[in-house]
Amino acid sequence: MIEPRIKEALKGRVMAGEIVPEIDGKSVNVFGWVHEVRDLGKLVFVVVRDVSGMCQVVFRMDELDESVRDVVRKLSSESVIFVKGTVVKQPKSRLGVELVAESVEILGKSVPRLEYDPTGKVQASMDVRLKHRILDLRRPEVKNVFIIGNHVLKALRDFFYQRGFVEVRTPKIIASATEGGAELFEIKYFDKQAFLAQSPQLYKEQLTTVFEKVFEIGPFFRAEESHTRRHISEFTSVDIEQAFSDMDDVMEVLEEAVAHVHRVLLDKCGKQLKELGVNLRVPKTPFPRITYDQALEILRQEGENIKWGEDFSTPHLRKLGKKFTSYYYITHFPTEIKPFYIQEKAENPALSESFDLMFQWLELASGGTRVSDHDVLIRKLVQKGLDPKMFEDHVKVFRYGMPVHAGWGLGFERFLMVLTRRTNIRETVLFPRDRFRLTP
RNA sequence: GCCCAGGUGGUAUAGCCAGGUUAGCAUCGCCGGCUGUCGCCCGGCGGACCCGGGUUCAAAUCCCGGCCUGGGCGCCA
Repeated sequence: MIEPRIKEALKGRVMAGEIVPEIDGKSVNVFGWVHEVRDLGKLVFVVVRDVSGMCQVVFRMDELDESVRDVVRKLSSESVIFVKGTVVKQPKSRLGVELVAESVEILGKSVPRLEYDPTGKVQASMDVRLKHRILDLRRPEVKNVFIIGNHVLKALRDFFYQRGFVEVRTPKIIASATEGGAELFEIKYFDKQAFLAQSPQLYKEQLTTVFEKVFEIGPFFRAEESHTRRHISEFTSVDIEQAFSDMDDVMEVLEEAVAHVHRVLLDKCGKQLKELGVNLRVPKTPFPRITYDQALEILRQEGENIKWGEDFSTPHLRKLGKKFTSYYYITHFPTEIKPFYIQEKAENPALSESFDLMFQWLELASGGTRVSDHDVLIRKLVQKGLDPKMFEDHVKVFRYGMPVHAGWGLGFERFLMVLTRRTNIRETVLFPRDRFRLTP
């Protein structure tokens, strides 16, 4: 429990970010972490940081008791302190205001010489930052990414609820690794073998026959050997699936969701965006759409030698990203390079009713109209070299009345990278898991 | 999985190519000084060559292997 004395003081707590010139003369209690100490001898400046921001505390050593002076001399970076003092308008201070301290207590001592300096005076490598992630996260710039991410999640949920989607949670532990595509993590499930889910794809399709419109925001796992700035082993997928819909319907949902998030961020996260140096603009909808064939043509004019039917390589996408500098769709990929559950175009089965949402060269989302006919699904499984028997739990749902449906999956962290202009996906995950990183 | 680059005090780096220096600088920690700092400043002190093998009179430096890290590709979100 908290000491009654401290509990009482917490009632009068004023957040660091609320220490402004307008409350000049007010007596306040501030609780937070020592961000920085500048000791001038008889004058000691301490920058205190809490979740709201930072404020400067000044200790006039001559005017304080010896007992208080002792505590001030012992302050170490990142210790948790409780400062009692008076707010004073102070033009000499950069913030225009400071807290003249009357007393200070150390509530949680930090060790001297931290493994990593949260003030950022000395650059740290990504590896060091992630090894001491909690200290790294205390940096305002780093923290802001997650404050923004938090608002993105809420904005997406609000958007989906408003449009009548039901939020679902599908299993993350699955029995078979047969969906194809990504490598899965194998786990021990009592005496059985199991896998960590790579996506909610099959479950969300099934659930459209119950809720019609579903969405899920959850963690998924890929055991890929990827070693790039845009891959992690555990990521968050924003997935939707809706009945009585085709790709055009869900592309509209996606671009409106993206635009909505921009509007919410401009409204709620102006401070964070500014501190990150991000100048966000709401993208115009509908987003530009180019077909696979058109993208191919553009790349060929650039001198790329790509055969029809090939997927675009990363260098190809980088080239394309120079022409399309914001969000855009690439649609109607060859059926051959899309999963079994994607619907073929009726008039040309070599093409599929599929799309990717791109931001410049980065693939953010992928979706399409799904196969809804039982026999077509079986045929496509076989064509992909998969055994329909392994999919019986899924396939049988297609015998119970399956409407035409469509959906997409959006990589949340990649989206957050775009929104916060981070160039490494690890910047957008609190505790990232990649090929070589399992801790902290 | 393949390819490239890199591991020097707690952190970030110089030195390495052309082998021999008390291994330099900054930050950090400790001590001292400073009443207006805000990347405070000034003085002092402390702390490092990833591991193993080889070449050599001599290896942080050259060679081989390992481990670790960053990035690119493939694949994907």
